[in-house]
Amino acid sequence: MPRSEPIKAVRGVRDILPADLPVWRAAKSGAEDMARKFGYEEIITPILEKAELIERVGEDTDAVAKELYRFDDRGGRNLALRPEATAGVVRAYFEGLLNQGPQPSRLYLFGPMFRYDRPQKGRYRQFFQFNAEAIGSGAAGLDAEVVELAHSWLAAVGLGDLRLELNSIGDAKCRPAYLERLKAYYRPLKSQLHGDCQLRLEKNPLRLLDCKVPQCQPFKAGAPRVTDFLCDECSAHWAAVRRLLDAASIEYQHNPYLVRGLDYYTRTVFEFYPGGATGQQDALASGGRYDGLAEELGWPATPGVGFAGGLDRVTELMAAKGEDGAASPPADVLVLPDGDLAVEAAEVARICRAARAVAVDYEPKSLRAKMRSANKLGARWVVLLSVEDAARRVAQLRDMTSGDQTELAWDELPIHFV
RNA sequence: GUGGCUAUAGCUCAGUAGGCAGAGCACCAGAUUGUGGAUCUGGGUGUCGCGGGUUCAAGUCCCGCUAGCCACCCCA
Repeated sequence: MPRSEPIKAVRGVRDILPADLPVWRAAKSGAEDMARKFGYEEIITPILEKAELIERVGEDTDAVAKELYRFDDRGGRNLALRPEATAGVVRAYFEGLLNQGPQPSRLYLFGPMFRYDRPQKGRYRQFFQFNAEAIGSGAAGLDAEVVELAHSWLAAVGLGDLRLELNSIGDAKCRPAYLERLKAYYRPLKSQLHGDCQLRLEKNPLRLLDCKVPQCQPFKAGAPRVTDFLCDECSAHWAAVRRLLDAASIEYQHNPYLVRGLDYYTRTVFEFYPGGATGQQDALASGGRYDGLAEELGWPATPGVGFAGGLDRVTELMAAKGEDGAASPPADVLVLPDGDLAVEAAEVARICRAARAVAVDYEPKSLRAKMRSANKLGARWVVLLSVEDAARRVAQLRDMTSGDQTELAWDELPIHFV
């Protein structure tokens, strides 16, 4: 036994083990297939970004203010592990000159994100997202498109029973006036709000709307609704998005209190939840429009819209519904050498790999034990190699399903794996 | 960041009222003079998560820490 504590994984992160991967592959290929059907191209951006890139877009959000993995590298650069992908994708869109091609640029991305949260069911410090972003157009058609893409993906992986919540939070033109009305409404109530909300009142009043503390609930109903104060353009956009979703037969609920966690959203915001939702850690996908983001990062003002889907939660639900992909044995053929025949066994395996996935059992165990593990691994064939066989360059091929066993020359083996 | 529950063999867990550390599974070997699945038999030295404390005696009681699970918060 070890003298000291064995080294374990970092808190809040986890391994996705071979047995888990069939369902992960299904979730991922479903996403990828759907993104391609919608004309999206894959992009991979770094996990590391300048801390400033992240902080610029969400100073007031938990994900950035409290949960950011931030550190200085050896050169003194202030870096962060990305807590979300959109800022990095927008940065790459400009740096990669995608802004000079046909617009919009339709991009999708898979990768890990990092947030220093307290771990819990469906919430990890390293978690995996599928993102789709349409950058370079303000058309309402794209808002509906990314919603439909997310919806189609979830339906394709067996999670079609969904609740979609939708809202519009206006833009730089109309939101300031609305926020003044909201503050005016809440100021007289300030003493009755809970601590965080008293701070939010002046700093980030929109977040008063999605507060879940019981003592703040009674005041929501009387609060002005952002959708009642949209400017003409935002109002037309909001109507257009809803009309497009209706035409696509995608059901949604208007949630006037949905404001989203990140600061950069404008106009459309949405979240997908599983149908029979009871728990809290259950948002499967969410997103919205971010017309002010590019400018906030110092690039030319450029509209965009997109969403992020949580693969950890999607795979968990898929597994719970029995949607796990079929597990296949790692090798179809297992070579079981007798005694000290490692060189010969490796050669036989090499020959067999022309036709099948082949592994060799090099363990110094009894033949019986090797047969047992071959059986447990689910190998379809076993190639038995004795000293006498090896000298004649033959082997015994055993079909593990039928139990039939025949002697064959090494070179004859591949054509028998059918 | 806050709260509740938990931590004993590779895994899942028992361990009564403080008094010799257990079971099932898995794994290995044998029955079968080296050929899988069934059955039977044999095989356990584990800092009882880490550190302190109480006690003649602590897996068991107390404190701290770490980690896991769950909830709050927040979100994916």
